[in-house]
Amino acid sequence: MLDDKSHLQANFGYLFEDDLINEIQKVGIYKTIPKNTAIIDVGEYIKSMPLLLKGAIKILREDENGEELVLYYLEKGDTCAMTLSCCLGQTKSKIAAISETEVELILIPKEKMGEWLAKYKTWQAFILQSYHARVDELLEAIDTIAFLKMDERLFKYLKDKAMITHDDLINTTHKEISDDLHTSRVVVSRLLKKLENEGKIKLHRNSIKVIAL
DNA sequence: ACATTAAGTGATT
DNA sequence: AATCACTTAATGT
Repeated sequence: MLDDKSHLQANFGYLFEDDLINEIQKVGIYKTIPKNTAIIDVGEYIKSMPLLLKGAIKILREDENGEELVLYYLEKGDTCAMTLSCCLGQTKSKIAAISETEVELILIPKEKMGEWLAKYKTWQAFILQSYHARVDELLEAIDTIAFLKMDERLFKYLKDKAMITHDDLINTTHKEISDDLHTSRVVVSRLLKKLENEGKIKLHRNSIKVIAL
C-alpha cells in the first residue's frame, strides 16, 4: 500500500491543520479506482464524501434511459458538491460519476461532515470554497450548452479532456464523445472532420490528437 | 476469410 | 442538428 499520509499532506496539507489531517487519516478510507469505473450512479444514496488525491472524475447528468450529459470534471484537491448536499440532506444522488483516469481518493464517512464543520475552520472554508467552485462550473456548463454551437462545444470538450489527462492525445471514439455531449455520432464525426480540415486536430481510429491548445 | 466495430458521407427533415 | 441509409476502413477471431 502507498503512504496515504504523505499523499494527503501533499494535496491538502496547505489547506488543513495537522489535527484535521490526522483525523482524516484515522477515519478516511483510502481507495484506488481504475479508469472508466462508475463511482456513483443516479439514485444511489451517498454514505461518504470523497476527497480526490489523484486523477480526474467525470460528473454527468443522466436520465432513466441512460441518456447522459457531461457537467464538469473533478481533479485532485476537489470534492464533489453533490455529495455535500446529499450527505447533509440524506437524499439520493442526482448525478453520476465515472473515473476518467485512474483515481486515488479518500472516503470520509458522512457523520464526520457536520462534526468537522463545527470543529475546524479550515474544513469549513474548504467546503464553502469547494461548493462555490462547483456552482461556478455548473454555470459554465450551462453557458456552454446554451450559447455555444455544437462545433464549439465539441472543441471545448476536446480541450478540457486534453487538460485533465495532461495529454493531447485523446483515446476515445466518436460514439463516446456523442454520448458525453448528448448528440449523435454522425454529427460528431462530421464536426471532427471539419476541425481536422481546419488543422486543429488530427484524427485516428480510436484516438484524436489535439493540435491547437 | 468472415464478422464486428469505428468512421465517413449524401440525402432528407 | 438529427436521422436514415449506406459505404469504407480497421481490427479481432
